[in-house]
Amino acid sequence: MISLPDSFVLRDAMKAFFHAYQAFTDKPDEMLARRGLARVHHRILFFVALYPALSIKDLLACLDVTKQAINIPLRQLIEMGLIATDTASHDKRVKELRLTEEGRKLEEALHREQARLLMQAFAEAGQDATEGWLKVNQAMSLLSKSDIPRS
Amino acid sequence: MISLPDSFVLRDAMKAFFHAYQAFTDKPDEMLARRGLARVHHRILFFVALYPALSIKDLLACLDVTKQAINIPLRQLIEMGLIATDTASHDKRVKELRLTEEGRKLEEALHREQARLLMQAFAEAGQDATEGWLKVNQAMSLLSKSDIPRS
DNA sequence: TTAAGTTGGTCAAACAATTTGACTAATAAA
DNA sequence: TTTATTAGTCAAATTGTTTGACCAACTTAA
Repeated sequence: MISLPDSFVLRDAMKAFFHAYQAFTDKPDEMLARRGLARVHHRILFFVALYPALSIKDLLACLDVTKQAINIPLRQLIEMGLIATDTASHDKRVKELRLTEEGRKLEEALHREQARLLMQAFAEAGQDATEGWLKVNQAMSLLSKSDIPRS
Repeated sequence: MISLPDSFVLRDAMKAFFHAYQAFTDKPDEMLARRGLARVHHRILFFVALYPALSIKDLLACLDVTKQAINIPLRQLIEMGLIATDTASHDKRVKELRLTEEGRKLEEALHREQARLLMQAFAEAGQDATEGWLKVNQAMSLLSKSDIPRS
């Protein structure tokens, strides 16, 4: 049975989780807003960076949204030349999404900000805590429906 | 210097964080939707549960939103009899927000679902990992602007 | 080879959420 | 008594999301 530290009850843990996630998305949101983009655009860039040649269908599964919800944001990213699409050789119906050089640069800038924040928190919390954080998040993410990105 | 486990690069850690947070809000979102409510309502209920007698101003600081953004959701919660307001004795300008009995019940039901998910992930990850998770989230939340809930 | 299923895309209407800015009233503090 | 604070409202514009109905291209299975 897991017990929480006396000074840290569950509701406080939830509050910390909420604010940690808020801090995590804060800087990127601000950077995106300056370009007229939003968090959805970042999520698309993030998953395409993580999984080059990602299909539309798998992207929808990653984000757990409808195709209508990314229709416009994705089109904007393509029109802005941040994402390129080619037809998959194995199946002409599927589109493979990739970052362009420009897209890579933006995604990298956003990633750098988030990495900076994480590394700062990791440094404060220590090596063991960092590994524990990864472990719990991974366990929790496996309890969500929107896992399994590749088909 | 913090080093991540070989098999777990930073982008994978970010993905796990994203999906963990998604799993965390998933069940409550669904329960709220059945009542015609949304995540904002949950956030309000959560912070009022955590800090009884919370003022409107402090609630805005907790959530990092404008007063216009909670105007309608908060009014709905009050009209539905889930939140009660009284005038603060020390300053007649400020309103003290509290959960009603009905509000407590709903907040508790939402909290129970999230607690269940967390405890499940904690059990899988172990005691040390749980403490590490708490520690990193707390460190990260202190790096966000929207801290300091009480005035 | 046809029928059924899959992938990607679009359109439109309805609805919900958020932002900006202006403005009021009550109260407290300088 | 002027200024600042807290709470609240209104309105307009913008944005985001959902639902449902479609279509075209392509693949797979009967």
